[in-house]
Amino acid sequence: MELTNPLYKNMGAHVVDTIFTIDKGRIKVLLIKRNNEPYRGSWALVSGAMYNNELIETAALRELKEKTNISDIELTFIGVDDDTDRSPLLRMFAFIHIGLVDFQNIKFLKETEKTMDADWFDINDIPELAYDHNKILDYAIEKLKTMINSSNILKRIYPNGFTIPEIHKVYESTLGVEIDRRNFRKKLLTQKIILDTNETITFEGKKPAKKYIFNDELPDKKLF
Amino acid sequence: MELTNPLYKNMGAHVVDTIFTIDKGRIKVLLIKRNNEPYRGSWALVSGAMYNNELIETAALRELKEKTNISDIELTFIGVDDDTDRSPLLRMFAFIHIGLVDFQNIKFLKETEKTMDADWFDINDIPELAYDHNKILDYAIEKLKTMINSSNILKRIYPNGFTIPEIHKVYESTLGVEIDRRNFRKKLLTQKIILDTNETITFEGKKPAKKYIFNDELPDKKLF
DNA sequence: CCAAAAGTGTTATGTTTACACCCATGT
DNA sequence: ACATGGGTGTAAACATAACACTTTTGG
Repeated sequence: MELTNPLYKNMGAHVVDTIFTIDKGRIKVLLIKRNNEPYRGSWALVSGAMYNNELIETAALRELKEKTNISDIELTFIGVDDDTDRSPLLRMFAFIHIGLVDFQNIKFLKETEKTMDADWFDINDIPELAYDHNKILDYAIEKLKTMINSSNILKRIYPNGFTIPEIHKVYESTLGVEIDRRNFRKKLLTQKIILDTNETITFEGKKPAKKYIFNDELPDKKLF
Repeated sequence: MELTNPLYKNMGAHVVDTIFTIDKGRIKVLLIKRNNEPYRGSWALVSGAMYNNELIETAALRELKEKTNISDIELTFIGVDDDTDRSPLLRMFAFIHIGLVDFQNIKFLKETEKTMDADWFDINDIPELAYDHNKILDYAIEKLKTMINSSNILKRIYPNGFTIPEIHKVYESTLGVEIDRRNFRKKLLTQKIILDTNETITFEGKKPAKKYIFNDELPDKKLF
């Protein structure tokens, strides 16, 4: 038995990784500068062509390692871009992923075989990107916002704890609404979503703020 | 420019449609019986190979039309099956979809060019299916349950209204927990998630039950 | 001692839970 | 008249929303 219809063949796939971090309450994404054609010299999301004998997740992790040398992080598949004209060479799907990391605890290479630079960009200040990556990034940002609000994805980013004003700012900026400081604190504490540590750290004010950690025992639920 | 690495090519994709309905509070899925090799004579989900020049959603709707003659329904993409050995001919992704329809308002063909039968099956009584469709169906059932609880996907299935005991049964069976009848009713009514009509209909009891409809004005939210 | 952000408490309102009795119908 | 499921009310516990003052630090 064989495939005779050429319409059934001639497809390929990219994996695209949107790697985010949060710095002082602001969301940033990791971009790399390409040193190969096409789009040589353009900023782009971490991405590349998938092999036909590997799993999507494997490819997403492999490309991340090749383009940034980051490994051992969790990636979440968030959707497919199936525009038929993404690539002039072949029908290419894009399998899109989200990663969220603590920028202080992660090292990445500024240059690799395929990249000539890499850096964090505030999501409100994104340059023109290669391919359809601006569109993909917009999609991923929306997904990230939903995930922050309805699952404890933030756990991935604060292995060493956080202050309440810090995540308060994250929630307000991702949800685009004001949340009363006092009620925010009360909700997270009375529902035991976060747990007190005995440390303090200075966030934005002069007065040091208490450090908290997420309660790993609790299931994900929508917060606001 | 051309693709030289053969690992980047030789991929294809199936679309797989899991079409559900709810009959007297029980969830059922639409299966077709294949009349072509491979798996001739086996029950299977509605599915088929995607063309390399169409969108995923287009392919999902086209296959549904070809295999059942159903059209004009809403399909929701819920995920990708990327096992490398799904097909012996080619690396084939499966783009999985969910549809939810009112079985009383939908007509489908028992036989088409590629099918020799079609019927609703209770999800607790599923035969062995072609390909990896049992696994895909299990995945889709879990997604459906989540969607029933956290979005108003049920709207798609009750264009003519429903009774509270009827959807109460759906929620209890999809969530796998008991929900107090009185509190269930109160919640849906006070939050105006459902609206009274002036009709009544007999569900399971002897006493006719009031008919309600979903409130289209309200945004989706997690109910329980 | 002042500015800037962190921390705390109370009251009113809405939501959820637990629970028991009556009602309309078919047999 | 009775069995079966449908419909209703109330009180306690809990969660949310609105709101103002005190505390700790750096400059």
